[in-house]
Amino acid sequence: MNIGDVSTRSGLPAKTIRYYEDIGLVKPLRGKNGYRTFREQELHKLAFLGRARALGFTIEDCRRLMALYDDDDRSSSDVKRVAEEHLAYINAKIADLKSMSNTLSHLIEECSGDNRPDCPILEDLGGQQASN
Amino acid sequence: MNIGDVSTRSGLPAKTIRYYEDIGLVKPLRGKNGYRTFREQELHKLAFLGRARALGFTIEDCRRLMALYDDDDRSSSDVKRVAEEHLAYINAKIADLKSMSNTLSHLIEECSGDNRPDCPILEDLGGQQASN
DNA sequence: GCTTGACCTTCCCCCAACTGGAAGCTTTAA
DNA sequence: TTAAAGCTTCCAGTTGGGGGAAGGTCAAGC
Repeated sequence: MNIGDVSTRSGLPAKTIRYYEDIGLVKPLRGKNGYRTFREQELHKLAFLGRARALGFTIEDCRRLMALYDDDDRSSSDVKRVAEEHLAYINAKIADLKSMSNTLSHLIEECSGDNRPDCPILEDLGGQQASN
Repeated sequence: MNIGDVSTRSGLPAKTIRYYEDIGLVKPLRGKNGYRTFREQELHKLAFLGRARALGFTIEDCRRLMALYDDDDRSSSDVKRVAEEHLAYINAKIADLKSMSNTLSHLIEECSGDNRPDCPILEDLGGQQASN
């Protein structure tokens, strides 16, 4: 398989696949024309990577997870720990974003959105006390 | 005011303040020793930037918001639009993260987390059908 | 006056995880 | 034969700064 086929079948852009090779996540063979040659094995790894990335795992997490995947003597607790740490990170991020969303929603609600200059959004950003 | 004072008073790292000058968000004067000299005006702008960034606005959004802030003839509708677009972006991101969080939570729940290798998390990432 | 330490300057590289594009092969289809 | 499509490497850019080096400046203490 050339990179184009693997790209189609894995759903990952060719650029990304080359990048993953660069950083040592996959190691395709090379044909005598210099083209990368992928086996099912690499396709499978790339699909794994695609799914892990879609769950938001960092590249370094992916590296760890793949190492565990390849290790028949792994403990599921090691996998679980990686996942739990990532979940905590995601949940923290959700909390941050929700806080922003709440603040923004309130400000937007109060803004008349007409052609006058008065705007509680800018007042808030400008640090002025609300004039009530 | 030198950059250190402004940093303390605005809560922004000196590095960040220099960066904001680099990209044209603030334009402090210069003393004859080459030091940046900030007036209350710049401090105020930096505080504005800090608050806008804390709400997740991109630098380019901040640039637009500051321009509107400085424009006495603005329409609050312009401000509102920027804020609404940003809110939509944030809410989309929250939805993405929640989806990840849900998937991860389920997988983690099913993982025994012991010293055996069997792990539904890896099975899922590996793309295998769950053996139910 | 001198030294020391804090503060300031510019400059350049680094981060994540790619993406875009240029220049130049190879392969394939017409 | 030739044109298009596909592949290669390499370099630069993205966001929003952070780290740190090399060097100038300032204020305090002696």
